Amino acid sequence: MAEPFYITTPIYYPSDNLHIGHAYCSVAADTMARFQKQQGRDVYFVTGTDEHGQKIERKARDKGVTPKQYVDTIVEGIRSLWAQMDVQYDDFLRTTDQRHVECVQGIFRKLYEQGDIYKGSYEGWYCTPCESFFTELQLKDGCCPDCGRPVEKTSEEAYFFKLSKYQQWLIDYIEAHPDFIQPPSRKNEMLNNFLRPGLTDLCVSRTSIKWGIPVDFDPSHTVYVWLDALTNYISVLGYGTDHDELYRKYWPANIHLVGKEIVRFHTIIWPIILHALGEPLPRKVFGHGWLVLDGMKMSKSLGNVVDPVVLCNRYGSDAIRYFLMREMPFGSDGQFSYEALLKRINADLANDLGNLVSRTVAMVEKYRDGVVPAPGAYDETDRALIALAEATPAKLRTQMEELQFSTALSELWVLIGECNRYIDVNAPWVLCKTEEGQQRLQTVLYVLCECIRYVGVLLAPTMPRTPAQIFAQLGVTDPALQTVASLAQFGALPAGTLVHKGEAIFPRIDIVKELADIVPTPKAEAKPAAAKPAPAAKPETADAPITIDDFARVQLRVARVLAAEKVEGSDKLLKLRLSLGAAAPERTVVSGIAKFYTPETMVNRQVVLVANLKPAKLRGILSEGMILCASDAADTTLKLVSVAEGMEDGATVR
RNA sequence: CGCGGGGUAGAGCAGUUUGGUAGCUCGUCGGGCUCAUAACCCGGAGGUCGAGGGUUCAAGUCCCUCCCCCGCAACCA
Repeated sequence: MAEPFYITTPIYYPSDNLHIGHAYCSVAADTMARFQKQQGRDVYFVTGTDEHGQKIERKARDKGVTPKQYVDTIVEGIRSLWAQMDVQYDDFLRTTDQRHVECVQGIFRKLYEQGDIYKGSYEGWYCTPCESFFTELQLKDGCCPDCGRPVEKTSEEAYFFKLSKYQQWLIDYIEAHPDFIQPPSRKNEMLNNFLRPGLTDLCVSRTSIKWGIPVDFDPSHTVYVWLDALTNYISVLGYGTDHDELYRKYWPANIHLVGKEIVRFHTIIWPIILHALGEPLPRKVFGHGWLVLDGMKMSKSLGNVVDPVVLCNRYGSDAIRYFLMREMPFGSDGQFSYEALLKRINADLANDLGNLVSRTVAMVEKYRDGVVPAPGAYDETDRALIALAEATPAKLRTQMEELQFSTALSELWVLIGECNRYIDVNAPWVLCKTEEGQQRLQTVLYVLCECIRYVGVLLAPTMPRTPAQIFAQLGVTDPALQTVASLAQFGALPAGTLVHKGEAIFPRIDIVKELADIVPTPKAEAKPAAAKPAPAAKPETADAPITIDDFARVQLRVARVLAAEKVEGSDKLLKLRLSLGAAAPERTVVSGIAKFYTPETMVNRQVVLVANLKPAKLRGILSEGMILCASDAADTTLKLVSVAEGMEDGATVR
C-alpha cells in the first residue's frame, strides 16, 4: 500500500490572468508531486481558484458580466496555462463549486454552534461610490484607496471567529513542531510579529459584500475571505460529506505550498480553524519567495508582469520549468530577467545537456552504426562515473525532500558535467582509429548511453517532456527503463539498443538577437536595455548628439494633477496623483517642486510627464514617472513645463 | 529602538547551525580537442566576505556598535 502524499498550491485569485510568479508556485508543486509519484507514493495534488470577493464583483460589473461569467473566462485561461506547463493536478477546486459552498456553510455553522464564531460589529471606513469598506490602514491619505474620494466611518454587523482563544495553543504547537513552518525564518516572523503580540478575532462575514457564500442560517451575511478560501484544502477532499474517503486517505496534507505573503494565514488562521474543528494540522507549510523584476515585485500596476504563456510559446514549457526550479533557491526571492533565462537555457540545456545527448548519439551512429555496444571491463574512469551515476538518485532525493529544487538540479548537472568530461578524457575519436581501441570504445559508449538514461529518468519531475525526447534518441522504448527503480544498479540498458540521432533537443539561442526581440512592449523596453550586452558604447557625454530614435524612447505625456500633498518629512517633495485620461490607470509621482508650488496650486493643473521612467521610491513612496520643469542654474527659480490649453489628458508630447 | 530578511570577484548566488587555507554559475583572458548545438575539456585573472571594534592559536562563520538595501504590518505567488 503506497504511502499517501497530499500537496497543494494556494488557490489563485482570478481577477486577472496569472503571471510567471503564480506559475513558479504551481510548477514547484507539480515538480514535487511528480517526484513523489516517481518515488512510488500515492500522490494527490490539488490547485484551484478563490473566486469570491469584492474585487471580482467590481471587475465583472465594469465589464458588464456576472461575477461567475467573469471568473469562468479567467479560470479557463488558468486551466489552459496549467495544461501548457504540464501542471498535472488531480483536482481543481473553484470556491464557486457547490461542494465547496456546502462545506464552508457546514463549517461556519459548526463553529457558530460551538461558540467559536459570534456576532459582533465591524467598524471601518466606507466609500459610498465604491460601496467598499476599508480598514484604517488601507486608506490612502485618509481617502478611498481605489478612487481617492473621502470615506466615512461606519459599522456593520458581522460574525467573528475567536482566534484569540487559541493563541497560546498555537504558540505551543509551533514551538513543538519546528518543521511546521518552512523556511525557519518565517516561523520567527509569525511568532514575534503576530502570535506573541496577540491575535485579534477574525471577521468572517460581511453584509456589504454579496459575491460570496451566504451564511445559511443568516443569509444577509456573506462568508468573508479566509474561512472561505482556506477551507478549499479540505472541501476538495469531501470533508464533512458522506463521501469523505479522500479526506480520510490524504488529510493531513504533507505540504501546503504558499507564497511568503500568505504564510501568515496558513500558519495562524488555518491551523486554528482546523483545531477548532478537531482536525489535524497540515504537516508543513512552505512559504516560497518571489520572483522580482529589477528589484521590484511584479505587479500589474507597475506594468512589469511577465506572461508565462509568452515564455512557454517561445522556449517551451520544459525550459521555463527548468529555469524556475534551477535559478533561485526555493524559499528566498530571486531575480527574474530575460537575460538570466536565456543564459540558463543556453548554458545548461543546450550546451551541457542537449549537446551531451547529441555528441553521444552521434558517436554511437558513427562508430557503431547506431547500435549501443556491450561494455568490456571497466577501468578507473568508468568506475568513477558509474559510482557517481548510481549515487545521484539518492542525492536528488535528499534535496527534494527538503524542497531544495535548485540544489537537486545542480546535483544532476554534476553528473552531466562529468559525462562531458569523461568523453574528453577517453577521446572516443582516438580510440576508434586503432584495433586495440575498439574494446575500450565500446565500453565508453555504453557507459555514456547508460548515464544519459539516468539523466533522462531523473529529469522527469522537473521537465516532463524532455525525457521522452532523450529516450527516443537513445532508443529506450521499454517503460521499465524509465523508472527510478531501473537506476538501482548501473547497466540496465541492454546492449544492442538502436539509437536515433534527431533534432537538437535544446537549440542554442542567439541571446543578443532574442533580447532585442522579446521585449518590444513600451513599458518593458527600458529594462532589458540595461541587461543587453550593449555594444560597449562609450560612456556618452551629456553633450553628445542623440538620434531621433534615442529621443523616441522617452515617452512624454500630458497629465492632469488630481491631488497633491506635501511629503511628510521632506521640504522639497510633493506627492502628486495624476490622470492620463480615463482609459489609463492613475499614477503617483513624487516631484521635488515643493519649494516653488504649493499643493493647492497644483490641483487640476496639466503637466508634462515622462511616462516610461523606471519607477523609483522616494521617501518610501513609489514614484511612477517624472514631471518636467525648467530651472535656472542655481535652482532658485523653477517653473513647470505645460502645454497650451485644449489638450486632453494623456496626449502625447513629442 | 515595530518585526523579519539581506549586504561574499563584473553579474547572480552558496558557504555562517557544528570557527580551521573563500566556492559555484555566467562573463572575461589564455590553452586543448574536433565526437558534438561556434559546443565540450583544462588553466589564469579578478574578493581587505557592508564598516569599525572584540573573543580566539585561528572569524565570512561567535559577541558588540554602526551604515545601507528589501519585505511585512488583514487578503498581489
